[in-house]
Amino acid sequence: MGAVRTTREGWIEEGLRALAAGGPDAVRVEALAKRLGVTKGGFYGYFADREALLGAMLDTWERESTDEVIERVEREGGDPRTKIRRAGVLTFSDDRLLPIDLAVRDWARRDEAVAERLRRVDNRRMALLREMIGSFCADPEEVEARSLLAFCVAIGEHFLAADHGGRTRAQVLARAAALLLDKADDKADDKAEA
Amino acid sequence: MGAVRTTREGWIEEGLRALAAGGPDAVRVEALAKRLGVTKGGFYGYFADREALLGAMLDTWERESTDEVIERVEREGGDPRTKIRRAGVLTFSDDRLLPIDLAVRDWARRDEAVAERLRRVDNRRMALLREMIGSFCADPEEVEARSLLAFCVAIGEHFLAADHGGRTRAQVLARAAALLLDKADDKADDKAEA
DNA sequence: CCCGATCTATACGCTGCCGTATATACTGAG
DNA sequence: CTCAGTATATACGGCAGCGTATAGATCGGG
Repeated sequence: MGAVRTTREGWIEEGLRALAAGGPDAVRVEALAKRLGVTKGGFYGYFADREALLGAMLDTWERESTDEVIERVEREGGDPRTKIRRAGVLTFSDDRLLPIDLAVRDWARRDEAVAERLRRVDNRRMALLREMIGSFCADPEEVEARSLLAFCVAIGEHFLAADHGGRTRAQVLARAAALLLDKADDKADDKAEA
Repeated sequence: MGAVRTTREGWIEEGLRALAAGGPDAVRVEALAKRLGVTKGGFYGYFADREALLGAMLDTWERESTDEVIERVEREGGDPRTKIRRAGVLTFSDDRLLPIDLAVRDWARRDEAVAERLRRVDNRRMALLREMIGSFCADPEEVEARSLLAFCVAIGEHFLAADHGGRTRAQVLARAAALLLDKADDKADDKAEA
């Protein structure tokens, strides 16, 4: 077996960088080759065509953003709120995964196969959120609503360009997180405390 | 002045359709011409180049999604919550504007000039949200947090693929809207009522 | 030291798209 | 009807990208 100059993983990695930077249309075989310092000669030994690379990229992304993240969160433990925040940090503050994630979301709006993969990923993340929020909020309807809100703000934040007066985005986000992750103070709780 | 077979607005309109369906990379002069039933012959009489069309498309989008929406909301009146919901409906349930909006948001992540336009649009929308939510919530920090949450869910909802058990997305969204738009029940209110 | 396997460089044909140039219809005014 | 103006069709050169073919480089094993 000969030495490896540009591995299959190398192409996938560079492809994911291109995807993060410019969307699926920016994943061009010849452009990736140039960035890798080779020509496209070897590409078709690893992949049948460009489409196959896109599929392999999605495989990598799907694995990294579910199994690996969830495993780490469960392994390191902590109280529910800490776990939520850690899962959020691992997924949505990772310089590597975040831009890929955002690109995949836009891509999924136009490609049903991508949407199917995204659904698998998002369902696992929602399950995590439900579990965490359910540990301090009794009403299942409200758990679902808060989970959706938390997920939407984690994603939507990056698609919003608005300013916040004197405040920073981080400050407003902290307050929003408090609204969603503090102990529920709805009517049921009020009655229970009365 | 001769008759008009394919107007400048026609090109812009078809361009916006392509943008909504496939992002900025899908806005191709020759493809638009084919969909319009003409060749690209006349295009360069209206626009200097493809870039000029993209700019004109953004002009149209910016005007339609700020002035026109805000004008209608203010003109038709109603109580604050009604106004928020109507602004949301006009912007985010419009089959025409919504997909363009989402495409522009992704585009803005990669193009600073687009991001600048989006910032103008989003700031006007956030101002509307602040005003509405501020009418029933006293704490300015919480107003900002709720406004951001409301905006994020309106956008992020469309970038999420998760399911919700037996519930529909609409049901969960209704509950989330209730959380954000019902009278604030924070500690200050509790003390006031005690 | 040579062989075969593997990865790579180069060259090719093809397609899609941009922007320009030029010729041809169509239109309304005189 | 004729003419000028305008919108369009057609043709062109150029570039970028895909996928293939072929030849050359590089490495481990015999």
